[in-house]
Amino acid sequence: MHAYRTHHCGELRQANVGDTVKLSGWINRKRDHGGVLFIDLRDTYGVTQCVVDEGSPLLSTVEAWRNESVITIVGQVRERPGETANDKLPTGAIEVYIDEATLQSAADVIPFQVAEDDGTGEDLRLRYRYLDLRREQMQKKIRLRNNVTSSLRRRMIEQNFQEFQTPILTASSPEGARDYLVPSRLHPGKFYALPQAPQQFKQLLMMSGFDRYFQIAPCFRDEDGRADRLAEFYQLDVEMSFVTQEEVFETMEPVIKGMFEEFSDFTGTKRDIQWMPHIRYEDAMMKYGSDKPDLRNPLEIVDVSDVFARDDVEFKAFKGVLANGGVVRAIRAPQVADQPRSFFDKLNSWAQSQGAPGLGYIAFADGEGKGPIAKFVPEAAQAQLKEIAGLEDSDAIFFICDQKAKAEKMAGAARDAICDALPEDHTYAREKNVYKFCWIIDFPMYEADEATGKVDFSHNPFSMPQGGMDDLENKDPLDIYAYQYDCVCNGFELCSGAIRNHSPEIMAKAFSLAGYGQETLEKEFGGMLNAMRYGAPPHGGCAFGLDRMVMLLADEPNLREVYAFVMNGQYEDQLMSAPSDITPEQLKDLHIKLNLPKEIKTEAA
RNA sequence: GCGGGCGUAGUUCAGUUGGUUUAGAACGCCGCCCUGUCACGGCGGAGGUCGCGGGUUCAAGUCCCGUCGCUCGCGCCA
Repeated sequence: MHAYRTHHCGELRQANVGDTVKLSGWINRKRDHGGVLFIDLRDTYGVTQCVVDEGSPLLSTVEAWRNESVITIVGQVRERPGETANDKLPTGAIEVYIDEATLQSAADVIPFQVAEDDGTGEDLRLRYRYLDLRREQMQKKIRLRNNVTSSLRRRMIEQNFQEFQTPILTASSPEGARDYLVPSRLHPGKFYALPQAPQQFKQLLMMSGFDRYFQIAPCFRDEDGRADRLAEFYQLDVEMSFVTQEEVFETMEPVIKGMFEEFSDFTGTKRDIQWMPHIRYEDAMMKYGSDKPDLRNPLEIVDVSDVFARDDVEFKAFKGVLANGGVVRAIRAPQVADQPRSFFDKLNSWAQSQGAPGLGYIAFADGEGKGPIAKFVPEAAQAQLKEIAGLEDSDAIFFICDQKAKAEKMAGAARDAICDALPEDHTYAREKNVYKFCWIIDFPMYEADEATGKVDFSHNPFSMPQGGMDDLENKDPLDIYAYQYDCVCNGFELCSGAIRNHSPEIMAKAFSLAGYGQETLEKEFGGMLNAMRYGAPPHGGCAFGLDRMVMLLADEPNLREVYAFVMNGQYEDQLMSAPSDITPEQLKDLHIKLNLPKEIKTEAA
């Protein structure tokens, strides 16, 4: 007989009755009835009820073993007597009568319960992640992650993509975030950068002629975290040669859609997958106030600047902003006139919490406009509002007035706030049980800094400008679009990508428009620039955030829920104690002296 | 860097307007009892710097100020 087990804990069935088996696992729960003792023995495959029967000499020993201890038992499989079968358990028809029991590893008193989800705080769960991971829900989510990864890998390989590994100790890549830096011992004063993405390597692989690249790639960015943003994360990184933007979409849609369809019932509720038409960046900002709109939210934003510019409209608060080049955006909230006053008041205080003066509105009922602003907007102007926003009786319309960029952003936030304020069963409430994907296309190549007016790249500087050299030479930089695109699902940016710039001349011109000279370009990206001079194929690709996709499938609001080991919100790992002080010897080796802020003292300092 | 929320037993929480004695409950832990449970049940017990520091008050878990920790968001970041 095997040293530890003949079966796993989710395996035994009626057909095994009479067999003598050996099981190993963790004590999930014990039920001690004095004479008879039940042990639920757990491993990753399931739970089997094991019985220490009356009169057994093992009773006094086994009943002292704590939950979460690891034990091995030998015993006979028996059908459960009478009414005691348990339909809820796959192994519920049988139980194992223990003849021998070995304590492999005793568990101390555990800091929180494994067998039940007791709502333990995240910091404690992360500190004892190995215990947290024993819980059924975590085991399921990590398995989902495994399955998603292998599904994506399989789907990519089936499409003739080759999988690569690229360096982790490397140089800065073109993404705009701060790099994680690693000091070089052999080269005093010099540093490696951890990759923010394998951007340059995958492009170099295209120039090397590999044609179709993918990697489940670790990426590192030293910027503050969010629920959907971590210092290190994984991307399904993809690059293809001789393709157009549409071909990238056509290649990736079946991969992502197929994978989502495969796992969309993970939560127990099957979810629909819908791929919506492309949306131009400008349209997304206008209609949804976001470049990652949640299309489950049916509300849309319209521009009503013209209405408030009318001479017969006397709302001074908006007039002043309009005179300074601002805009008025509005959101139609259908069928809300019967909502209590608190519906509008809550949205108003929400807007104030966002730093806005308030959230003005007009509600239409019985053919009449009502609300604090209505008296400033005469009937003719109200009629124009109705036409622009498609207002019907019993609808309300909310207003946001500010400079364009701020108004867009605020309107986008208000669009979600209004939708969330609607009752759950409202016709226009956020849709449920659906993943709505779309590509956001035609991002601007450049943007102007709000404060300084300086023109800079708005996204990846390696993207190909849509008009090529011609546009770069003849257009206002702010009017140039890039072959740059994002894939968005339910309000999350899942993927960003581009058709790349494969021409060193266009690259130089593109950088010069953003104020970067040839020297900077050669210094920062000389390796890749040189590679372009030896025959570079037109190419493009994208990268899907693996963790965010798993998070969506698991219906978790937080990325940390879909990693086995992960840092907290402050990017500390309390389990492994990272980051940590290092010894003076280590610093000396690296030729580094610390120059710390006054109030912080570390052991090495 | 900034803002919101939270911080009471090992865990999750309750604690009213500042005032009932020893700050409670559930789960967990320890002891005793229990032959069929599967969230077993019963009896008893231990366990608290109410995050920390200061202040107001006859009296502070409760009010005020500061500070620390966690978390969500803004900035930042695709």
